[in-house]
Amino acid sequence: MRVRFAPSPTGALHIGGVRTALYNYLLAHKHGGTFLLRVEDTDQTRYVPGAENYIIESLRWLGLLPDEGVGFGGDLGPYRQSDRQPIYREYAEQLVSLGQAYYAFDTPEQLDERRKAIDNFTYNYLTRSSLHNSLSLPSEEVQSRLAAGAAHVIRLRVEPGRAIHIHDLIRGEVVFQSDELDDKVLLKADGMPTYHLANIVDDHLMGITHVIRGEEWLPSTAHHILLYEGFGWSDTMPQFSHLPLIMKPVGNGKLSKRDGAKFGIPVFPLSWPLPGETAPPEDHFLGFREAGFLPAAVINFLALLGWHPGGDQEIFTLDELVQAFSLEHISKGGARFDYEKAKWFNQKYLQMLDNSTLMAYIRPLAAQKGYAVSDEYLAQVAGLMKERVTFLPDFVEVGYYLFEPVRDYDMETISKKWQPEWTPVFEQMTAFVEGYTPFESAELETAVKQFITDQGLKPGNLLPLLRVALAGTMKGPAIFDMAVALGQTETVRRLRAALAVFNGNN
RNA sequence: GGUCCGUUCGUCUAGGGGUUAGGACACGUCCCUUUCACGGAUGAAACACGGGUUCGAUUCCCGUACGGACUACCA
Repeated sequence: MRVRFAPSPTGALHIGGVRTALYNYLLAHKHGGTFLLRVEDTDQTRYVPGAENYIIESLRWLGLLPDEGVGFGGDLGPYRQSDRQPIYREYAEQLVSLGQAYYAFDTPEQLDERRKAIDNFTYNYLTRSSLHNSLSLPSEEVQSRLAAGAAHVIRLRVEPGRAIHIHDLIRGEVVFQSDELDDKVLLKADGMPTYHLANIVDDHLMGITHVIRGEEWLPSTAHHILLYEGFGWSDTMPQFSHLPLIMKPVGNGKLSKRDGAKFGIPVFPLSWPLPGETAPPEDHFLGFREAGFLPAAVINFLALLGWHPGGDQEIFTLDELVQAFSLEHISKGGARFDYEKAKWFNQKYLQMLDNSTLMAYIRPLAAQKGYAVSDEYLAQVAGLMKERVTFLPDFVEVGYYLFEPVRDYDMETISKKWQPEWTPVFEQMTAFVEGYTPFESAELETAVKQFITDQGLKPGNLLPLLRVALAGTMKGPAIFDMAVALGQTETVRRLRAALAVFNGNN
């Protein structure tokens, strides 16, 4: 089994493309096959520098490493279509000599005029005799035009009266009538192939056995089958599987790159452009990575968006996905992009990681904030915060008070809970904390509660204040866990600083 | 418009001729917790519609509606 992911480097790799790559990867690994990356950069007008690198970086981040392809070696390269240009011309000419294709001299402008003049104009068996091509023109004229270097394309010759059957592994049998098909351009005037030609030639030459691609390709698959037939490659034609599309979170239509900005959510694996590269301001997009997602969470989320193994299991490692994967369980209908679910997966994965692994993820984020703390401390913070964060940056943003003094005190809680006459007790408690050993969470908690009770107050009177003193907010880890993490000195310092705030004289 | 594809809770989906139509996200309530979360329990919530076929259809067939893709010398 050999499968390929064949993106076009026209910008950031869309999350739908990532899912296509994932399904190809899963299928290949499930069957011990080969997963290859081919870059389809045959449209010079849409080529975007940096896009190819972005695709490779995205696959690396997600851990979906190709076995062959651009940037990954392999014996059947080159794997970048612009590097294969001469091959396509050769095959296109071969099709012409076989009578399966023909030269056409009509300019884009002439065709536009036709389209304007005739509703639903199609370049096909009905109209080609009235156009300029090697089927309608005398052969001497065709020869002289070609000899003179006249601009031309090569078109597939689709003859009427045939039913073309596609055996799609996801959708079953789909039938197209050849009468409905147009004579697709195979080789463009600039000498580059269109998707249709390049795709079929390369899939054949690279020994592709299974084509897994988006549903948008289903309508042109009939042409592709005609091409395999035309070349005489029917017996090695790959099996087709057309994936359902990923739809907008709300509203109609498929998910688009602009939806990211519109809904304030990432729809790309990595932010675009990559660091060190530039793009126009309107082409800056947030990535899952930069939003603080773990790659494993993104993979898990994407895998289940349009596929389901059948049971109640929701959390899958990549290996488990490989084991469970099968094309038959792919849904047929489009799946709405559910960002809430994506967040849930991330939160789940964050919780599952052990503190030291998490620490490694948080380290650069802490460094960015200028927090110079030990690995041990960072791991401790990870443990304290991991059950109350959704994104990686939350550790240092939501939990900033574990790295620096409290910036904002929850004044509402203070005014509701604080009684100025408790000042002496609070001071005594602070002194008690300052002198208490060992400074360990459970013991400290018991002791402080007892101390408060001994002073004639209820623990519930002061505990919320204690929390606000340490974190500024009513949300967060257990009070005494925080105190221990912060350390005795810092805890005491915060208690004193907070008391001033409580009494309004800070 | 034409061609093709699709349609189970708000969302992702399981299921499949006879089920109390299952799970997850989100949402409500309760428990745990002198915080927030996590966790646990629980609730509300779906087979688009109309015809067939059948003893019986959400499941099979046809149609309608709705949604989607394609309809470029883009992929």
